[in-house]
Amino acid sequence: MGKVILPDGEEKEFPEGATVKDVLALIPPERQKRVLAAKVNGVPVDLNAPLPSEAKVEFLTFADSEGREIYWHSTAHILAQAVKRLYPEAKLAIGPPTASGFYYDFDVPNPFSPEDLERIEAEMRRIIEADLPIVREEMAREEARRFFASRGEVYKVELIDELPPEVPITIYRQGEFVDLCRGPHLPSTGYVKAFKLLSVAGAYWRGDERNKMLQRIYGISFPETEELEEYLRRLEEARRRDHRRLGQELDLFSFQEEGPGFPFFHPKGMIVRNELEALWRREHYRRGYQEIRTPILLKRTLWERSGHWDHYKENMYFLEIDGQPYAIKPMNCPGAILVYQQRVHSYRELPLRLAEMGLVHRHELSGVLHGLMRVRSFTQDDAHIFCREDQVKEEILGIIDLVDYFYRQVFGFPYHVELSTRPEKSMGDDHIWELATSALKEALEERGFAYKVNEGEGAFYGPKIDFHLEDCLGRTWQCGTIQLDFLMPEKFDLFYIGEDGQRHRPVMLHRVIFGSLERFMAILIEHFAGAFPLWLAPVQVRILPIADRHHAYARQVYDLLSREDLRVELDTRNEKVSYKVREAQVQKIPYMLVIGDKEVNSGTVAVRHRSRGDLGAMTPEAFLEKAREEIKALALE
RNA sequence: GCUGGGGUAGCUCAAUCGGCAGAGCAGCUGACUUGUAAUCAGCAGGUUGUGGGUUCGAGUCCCAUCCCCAGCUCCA
Repeated sequence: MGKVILPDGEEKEFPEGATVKDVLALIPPERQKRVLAAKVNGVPVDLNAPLPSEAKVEFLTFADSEGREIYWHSTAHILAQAVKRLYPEAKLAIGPPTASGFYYDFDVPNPFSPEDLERIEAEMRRIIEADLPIVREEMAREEARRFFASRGEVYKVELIDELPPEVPITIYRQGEFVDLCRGPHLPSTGYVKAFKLLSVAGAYWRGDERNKMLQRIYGISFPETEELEEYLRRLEEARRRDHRRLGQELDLFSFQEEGPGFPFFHPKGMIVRNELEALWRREHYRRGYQEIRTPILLKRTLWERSGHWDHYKENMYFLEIDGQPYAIKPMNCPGAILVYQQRVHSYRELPLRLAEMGLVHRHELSGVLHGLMRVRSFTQDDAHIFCREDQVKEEILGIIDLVDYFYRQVFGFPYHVELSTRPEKSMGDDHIWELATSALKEALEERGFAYKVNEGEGAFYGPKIDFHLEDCLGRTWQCGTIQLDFLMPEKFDLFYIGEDGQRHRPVMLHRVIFGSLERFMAILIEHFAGAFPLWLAPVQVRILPIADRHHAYARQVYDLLSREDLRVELDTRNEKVSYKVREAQVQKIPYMLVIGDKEVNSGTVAVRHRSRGDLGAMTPEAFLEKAREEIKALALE
């Protein structure tokens, strides 16, 4: 006999040998169908798992992230089974679920082609149709070792050897297929309803480039066909919004063979960029920042002193000038430090907030470059705050506030926070790192943020808080960071004069809000699908006269609006209105002003908005007022 | 950097087995004077990424190299 607490809190007795399935039988049949696995006393298990003498049972469905992982994990096993059937010589590596789907890595003599994927999908369909039960077994370590060794599964043997001795070895069987796996899994292969293999790519065994390159197949699966279709629609939507494509179509920026990873900004891209910068400056001045600009090229000795030479040189560009070694800056901090050192500072001046739109260059591996998201030269909206130790927390809170202003208030992005701690390759002693890390934690906790900790992912000079924002497709992007640094002030022997007339060491905060202007623009382009809000739009208004006789009046309207600093274009081409409207729509221009006989006679303009459609006629002055308000409010639509 | 795929007109793409490099859009010229997502006609546009090689003949086959795409590793 054993006691079971059901999901609704009710308690029930079960006989010896009962399994989770027996508990499942108690809930309504239509809900039973959706249950994929369960959690017993908080641990995910198969539905076939036996119940312990005292068990709190919860059921997992596809709606739970743990349920989804199990679903995808089992689909990965089906993929592996299909591959083994079609390519018996394939060796299995690992096949886990991911945040959105699953993959399985195989060691095969020849890479998979798209046609291979279709064959594999067909075989997977057969496996699902057969509805093979998925069965868990424990195996003695030596037996498991021999078992996988006899099948030539060298990667599985390697995995077994590395499992800690106290962990029981479990395998999962479905039909002829056996995989080393901790589980849990779906009860049978028939649970998988809709799936698709998405892509194939190389991946190193254990992610280490010294190891053999394996073939990784990515896929996705869902309990309902409609969900799969919806997912594929979202992928299509993401392609449609790709900033690289929109950047070309809207003539915002380009990349040239002559400078891989170095973006060229076109006139329209510069307008977006300059508007962003203008808002950024306004808000920084309001919050007590001062702006500086430091050189791109500085002597190597500076970078040796700052520690970049030791910790960052693989990412830096070097050159020689007049026989002296120089480096192109990969970060702005040493420049800001030189500005700080230019004179003696009093405690009364602190906190000193020095902001810099700093153009940095970093040598990134050629394979990681990706439009404006990942480039080799970019502009950080940087700032370095020099303050006393007792001011640190308030400064951190101020930065968090500023981030919130831009992300949530201006753009309406949801965001979350992560804390990164000391990496292996770093400077300074543990005590300092401990101090800095706990200061960041305290500020986050005071602000009431839930945060995730990334062990060992901080900068080499200090721990950091990262801000990740989420776009309208649910993808997240790391943008802002706050880094707390006790080390650079030490290295450069920075000081201020305290109330006591003595020298004291300031603390330094490094922070960015947008992160890189380039990446932030890419995110905005994709988020708005190129249809920027009025205040950011490269062209805000296009005037569309219908026939030649309307040009003179159209010109007057154009002069009025452009005199008042609206970004306006006049389309006097000899084309039909529908043609001009279409082109303005394609260019995602917020407002179109159509001018024909009616408007000329009544002294009005017919206003069309790119998404709200025909807004009717109004005087040019009324339109101007309306546009101004929309711009001033930083309206999003 | 590594693995795989790709590079043809400004853009999107075609070119059969190695046999005359082609279309739509954009551009230019002309006609039409137009009412809310593409008017018609004509013209022009190319060292097929670059450099070698094989061949009577290369966009097509081979080698090298550059760039792009997907992924791995790394990061703002």
